Parts: sequence; C-alpha cells; structure tokens
Amino acid sequence: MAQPTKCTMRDVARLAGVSTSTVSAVINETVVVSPERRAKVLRAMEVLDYQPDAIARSLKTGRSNAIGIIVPDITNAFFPEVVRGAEEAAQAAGYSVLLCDSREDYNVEERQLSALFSRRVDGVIIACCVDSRAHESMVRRRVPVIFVDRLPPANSVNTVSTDNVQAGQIAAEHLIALGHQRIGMLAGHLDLSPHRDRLEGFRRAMQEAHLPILSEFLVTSNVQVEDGVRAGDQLLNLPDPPTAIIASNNKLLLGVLQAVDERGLTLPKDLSLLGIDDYLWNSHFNPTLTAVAQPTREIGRSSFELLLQMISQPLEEPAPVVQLRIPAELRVRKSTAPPTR
Amino acid sequence: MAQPTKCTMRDVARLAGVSTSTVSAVINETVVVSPERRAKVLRAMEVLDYQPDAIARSLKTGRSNAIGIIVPDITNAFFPEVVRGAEEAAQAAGYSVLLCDSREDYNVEERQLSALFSRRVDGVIIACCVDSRAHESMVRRRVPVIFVDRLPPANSVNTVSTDNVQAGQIAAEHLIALGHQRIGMLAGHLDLSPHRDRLEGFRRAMQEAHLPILSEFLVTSNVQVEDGVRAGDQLLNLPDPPTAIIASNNKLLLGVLQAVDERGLTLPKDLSLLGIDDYLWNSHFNPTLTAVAQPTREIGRSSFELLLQMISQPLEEPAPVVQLRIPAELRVRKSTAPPTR
DNA sequence: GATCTGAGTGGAAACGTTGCGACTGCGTTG
DNA sequence: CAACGCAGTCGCAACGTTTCCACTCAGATC
Repeated sequence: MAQPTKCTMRDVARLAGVSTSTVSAVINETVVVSPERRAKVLRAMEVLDYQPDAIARSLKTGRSNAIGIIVPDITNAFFPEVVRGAEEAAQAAGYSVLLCDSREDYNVEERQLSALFSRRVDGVIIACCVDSRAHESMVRRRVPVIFVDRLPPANSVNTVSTDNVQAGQIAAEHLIALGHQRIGMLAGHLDLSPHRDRLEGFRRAMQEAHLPILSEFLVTSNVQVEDGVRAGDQLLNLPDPPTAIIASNNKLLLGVLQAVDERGLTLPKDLSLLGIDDYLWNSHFNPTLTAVAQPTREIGRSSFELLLQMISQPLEEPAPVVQLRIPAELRVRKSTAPPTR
Repeated sequence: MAQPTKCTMRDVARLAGVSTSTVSAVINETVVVSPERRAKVLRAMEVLDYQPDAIARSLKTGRSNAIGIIVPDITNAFFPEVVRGAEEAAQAAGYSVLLCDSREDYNVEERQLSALFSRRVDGVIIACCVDSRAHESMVRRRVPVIFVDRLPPANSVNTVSTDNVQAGQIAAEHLIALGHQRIGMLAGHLDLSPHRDRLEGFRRAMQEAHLPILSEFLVTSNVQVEDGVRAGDQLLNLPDPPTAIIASNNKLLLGVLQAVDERGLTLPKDLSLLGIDDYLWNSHFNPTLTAVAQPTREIGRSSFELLLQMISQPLEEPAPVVQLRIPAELRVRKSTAPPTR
C-alpha cells in the first residue's frame, strides 16, 4: 500500500538493493538494465509509491517540461477554447501549462513573462495586449514563443491565428451575395491585428464587388459591449442607415443587438446582422445568429505543436519563420437575409 | 543593458566581488548586508539582467510557489471566472498557476493530479468530476486541497462554493412570489453536488409555501444543451404543463429555450423561465433572462486564500475544516412574470 | 590591555536528480 | 592462453539555490 512519507530515488535504490544510477536508468530507459534488477526497482517504486521529483529533474536537465500561456482575458469565451486546445496537446506531450491572465495590461504581462522565465518554462504561447513588449522581452531572453490571435507588428515572429482577412471577407461576401450594398462594419480596435485584418477583408470583398465603402458606415472602437451599443446607435441613427452590419467580435455583436432591441427593430427584416466569433448561445438567440466561426481549438493545438518544434529545434539553426493562418468558416443562420429596402 | 547569456548567482557574486551567500542574502533579505555591498550586488544583478532560478530555489526550499487548478471543462463559462479569481489572487501572492482540464474524465483527472504532485505544487484547487478519486489521492499524498463548486461526498474536506441550496431556494421563491404554483425544475445530474443542492433549495421553498412538488415536474438529466431540449420537451408536452421552469444550469437553460422556440411559445407570457448561472449574454437575449448569479470570481479568490492558509499552516495542527458557502444573487429580468393561466 | 559581544561575511553542505566515466566480469577472438 | 570487447553496474560530480556554521574585526566592557 501507499507510504505516508514522500520518498526519493535513494529510498527506492536502498529498498531495491541497487544504486540510484540504476533507478534513474530504469525510469528514463536511457541505459539497458538487466530484467531482474529492473523488476526489483519497479517493485520498490510501487511499494514506496515513488513519484519522481520534477523539480530536481528540471534543475539537472535544464528543461522544465512546462510552457506558459498568457491570455489577455480568460473570461472572454474565445480564449478558453484556445487554451483547451493547447492544454490538451501539451498534456499529451507530457508538458504542463502555466496559465496567466494579463488583464489587458502590458505591465502585468511583463511581470508574468518574468515569472515564467524565472520558472524556466521551455516556451510561451501568448495572445498579447495593446502596447505589449512581449516580443522584445522573449527575444532578449531567448525563450521560444508563439503569438496567437493577436499578432505583434514584428514579422520575424512565429504566429498562429485565424485567417482574419479571409474571415472578414467571407462575412462581407455572404451579405453581398444576399444582395446587400449598404453594409456597415463595427471594426473594433485597429491596434489589434484581428480587427485590422477583418476590416481589410471587408474592404477587399467590397472592392471586388465594386461597392463603395462609406466612411460613415465604418466605426472603430474598443471591443466591449458598451462600445458596441454606442457604435450600433451611431450606425442606426444615420438618416440612411446600412441594411446589414458586421460586428468584428462577439461583445460588439451583443452591443448592436441591444441597440437593435431598443429601437424595436426585427432581425433579419429590418437589418441583417452577422458576427465574427461564434459561440454556443448564438444558435439559441431568437433569431439564431449568423456568424463566422474561428478554428479556436485548432489554433490552440497548432500553437503548441509549433512551439514544441521550436523547443526541440537545436537553437543554432534559426529555422524559418512560420505564420500559420487557419481559415474561418461561415455559419449561416437566421439573422441575415436579403435586404427589404 | 541586457546580457545575452543566462546567468547565475555565481556570476553576480563574481562581478560584485562578494560571495554567493551575500547575493542570496540581498535577494531574500534574510540577513543584514552592509549598504555598500548591497548596492554593488544590486548593480551587478542589473547589469547581468539576473533572474533567480525558481527551480533551483524550489529544490532547496521544498516549496514551489505554484498551485494546481483542475477544472472539468474550461470552455464552460463558469470555470474561467473562477480561474480568473483564483489566478489573480495567486499572482498577487507570488504564486503561479498550473491549469489542467480534466475533460470530465476521472482517469485524466488522476493523471493530472499525479503530474501536479510530481511538480511538487504547494496546493491544489479542484472542481472534480463524477466518480472522482481526487480526495483520497490528495489525502494520501498530503497535499493541501480545496474543492470548489463540485464537492466530494466526504465531509472532512475544505470546500468553497456557491450556497446552492440558497440559490435554488431564491429561484423558486421568486417564481412563487410572482404567483406561480405549477413550477417545473430541470435539476441536472444529481451526482453533482451543485445540482443536488439546488434541487434541495427548490424543495424547501415549495414546502415553505405549502405547494406540492409534482414528480412529473421534476426532471433529472445530464447537463448539456441536448439534455435541456429533451427535458424541456418532456415538461412542455405534459397535458397540463408548468407555468414556470427553473433550469439548473446555463446549458440546460439554452436547451429549454430551444424547446420553447420550437413550439412558438413566448416568454414570459406563455412560460416564465429562470436559469441558475448568469452570463453576459443572458441580458441580451430577447426577452432578457432572469437568472441566479453565482459569485464566481469570489469563489476563485476565496479558494486561493483558503488554500494559502492551509499551505502556511504547520501541518501537525490539523486546523478546523472550512466549508465556505457564498450566497447567490437573483437578477430579475424579463423572462419571468406572473402566470397567465 | 585582555575579553566579550555582535554585526557582516564567506565556505561548504545540502536539496533530488542525471549522466559521465570507471569498474567489473564474462564471453569472444586471434 | 592472453588480450580484448562489451553489457551491466555503480560512484560521483554536477545543476543553482539556501542556510548553517565558522570566522573576522570592529567597538564596548571590565
């Protein structure tokens, strides 16, 4: 049965009547050990309920088998999905995940990077916040890093994200195909790459359809619900408002919904509405909401896999930069329809 | 400026012309160091961009300054809130958080507990899954542990959760106060303590109001959206259906909403509907949804604080068991109204 | 002036691993 | 039959800290 006191390799070695080197060899299978000694060691480990001390191991080997993940806000439904994808892949590869929430504050972020570095994580996955200095920080410290979702301006970085240009484009194309010409967009915060890219995609789709982009139909703002309400008001108060609106993220979408409700408008009769980011509840709204879904889990999974590659890479060989863009997917529901005006 | 190579206390000591003991003393402020040496050490640390190695420190001190958090599903919006609360408190106290997602699988959970133990975490916060053996596992290993939300049957454990009995009770009382007598409840999975307790609260409220609890108005099920749809169908198909329904969690609520929509019923005219668990989107549905909000952040924060207490506690003194129940709060919106039948 | 304090310092032994090099025997080879 | 190779062991020195202990050299005390 289980032993109450924590025990070390020494205890195992003593009980099995071998040296600690042999115990180590059995555990790591680095050296051939004769079957009978091997069996003795395994039994001793069993009896003592021995669990290797990962800390001592890390100190010796110089690898912690842990990665850090920094997100700006874990309560934003997008990030738990990414974390889930990354965590699952990490566990499978024998890695643990240190999670940090930077609260959209680059000072907090910087402290967390320091802490992760102190803990000697083997790599970091980060969705950075505005004004982040994470890139310089990690380059200086020579820690492998993958940027997800929000990409820093530097282009010598490994990144994984939705193909946000494509996401913005298929959103607009869907509305254009329905016959909309007067399309508005809540573009979010243009210092954040996803929002910038979605706007770019929107632009491309409009240009290809030879539709004008009216400057009063384009609202940039922060990305919280209140911002969505304000921006929605602004669009809907226009003398000749858009017949369709794209919201660049899920909170902005909720904001527009509120503005729509307050005016007693009905979707999709009075307005077609489409969001980028798809969540469970979108398909339970009345009407159900058309959205562009991001490959969230896959972003997480791919980030870890790419990171693992960087970690295993002998660092003298600087390996080509990878900038992975995974396509988004349109999910047509009931909040979009041909224009009635 | 920053130094490219990682550096150790030795390097600092050499540059400052002192011993490593002195450097250590400066860092930890365990021993008085003369001002001028202190300054020299600090400057050397600056110049070399020295960051203490947390791994070596842990090995020596026996404390990792890290805790583990295990949740059954990080993509369930309840848990990110809890994690956020705990993580914030942990950071503030100089602790890092190792996050694990057990995917509702007790075998995965067990492996994760082992991994956390191997990493010598100072404590664990866990929302366990059905059939969890986490309690025995941690007792055996003598690691301080706090159970959150989902509480194990053993009553010698420290726990933090919503006061779910009270949550169920105020939900029912609200409906009763509106004049409802025929109240149905989707009670969730009774192997999970929150659901069991909410049902108990519902029972109490009904008894105190001298209202009968009709067995056909009580549905237990798993806790996913599909289960909610099925259970909602079951209730609404009754010859004489309830005038109000309580859904024991947010996914069940979405399920009932779907069942309601499919029948073309209108809230709150045809049915009052109330959920336990409140989220951002509840207040953007049409109509807005009445809900009982759980003190999610506070659960997280309190869990960490309690855990920290256990960690600091000299373990010979077994300290009284703490079972913290934090009250929930009713948020009245538009999905509940007096009955029309 | 000899002893005693005590503050400030450094040396060195841990902490629990890993992995190199050295040491055994044995079987094989010329 | 001597020399050699090799599989299987073990001893021991790290890894980067902390911390105990011993030491020095002031100034204070008698």
